[in-house]
Amino acid sequence: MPELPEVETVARALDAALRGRELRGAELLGRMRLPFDAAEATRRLKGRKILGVRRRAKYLVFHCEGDAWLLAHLGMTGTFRLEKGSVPKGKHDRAIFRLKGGDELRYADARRFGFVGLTDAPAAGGVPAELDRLGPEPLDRKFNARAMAAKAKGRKTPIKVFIMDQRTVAGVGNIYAVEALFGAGIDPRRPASALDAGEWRRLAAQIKAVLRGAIEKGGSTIRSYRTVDGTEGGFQRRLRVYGRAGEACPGCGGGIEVTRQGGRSTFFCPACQR
DNA sequence: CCAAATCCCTGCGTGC
DNA sequence: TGCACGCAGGGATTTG
Repeated sequence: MPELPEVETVARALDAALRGRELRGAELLGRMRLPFDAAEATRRLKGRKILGVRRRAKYLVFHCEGDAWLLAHLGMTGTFRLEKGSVPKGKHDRAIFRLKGGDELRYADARRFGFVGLTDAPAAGGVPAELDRLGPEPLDRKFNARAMAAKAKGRKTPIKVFIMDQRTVAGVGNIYAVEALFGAGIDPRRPASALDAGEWRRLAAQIKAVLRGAIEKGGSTIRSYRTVDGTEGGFQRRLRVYGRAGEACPGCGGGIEVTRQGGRSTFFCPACQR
């Protein structure tokens, strides 16, 4: 379940491995969430070098010569691998980008919640215009307690659902929303508009801290997430409540509970989170 | 505008 | 060992 830290880890690895590499063509092996015109991609990318790979929210943005841009989302189970063309293709490989020299960038995704494809050249921000509706990057200065509190005015939505809304803050998914709320001592079921200034400050600080910590450990591998070289993340061992229903709360020793919000599992400690 | 529900998809864990 | 079932959930879309 790639969220911001996992996508950031992948983006850094892809940037290091692909920067300066020349593209030869693209190939579609299987359907994805969005249609992908491999022939058109080949026309746009052939002979062009990859200038850089960046992350915005949970999206990967590939900047290529000729003002060509690729956008990818890992969905739930998407992975990128860089392999020799001679390595047999995987069962779930959906798209391949051939590189000069014989290597291939391969996108695999068992559950098909993700996609890769051409996108429009960006506006001023350096990311495609279609990502404009996303909220601020949580590790940017533009993201802070005051801005979040202002957006929450009049919102009855539970605070956990609110911070998972990509318009509130970009890149926070289920795992890190749960962890940040635990760190901040806030009950995930409370209406967003009910938080006071101190709670907003704690929550903003926890979102930043949890994401930074997870990036440092290469993200969390719960099930399928892998970075580009196939290795697992390390932050799953540091998760304090996510996936730990019935276990002892690391704060008070009480039982961690699980409920459902917006169709997703929420783990929390009813004693520590008020 | 807001809020909640629904859909997409398939590997995996569980229970019998 | 096999099978049915439910769960995992990001984001687009639909419904109210």
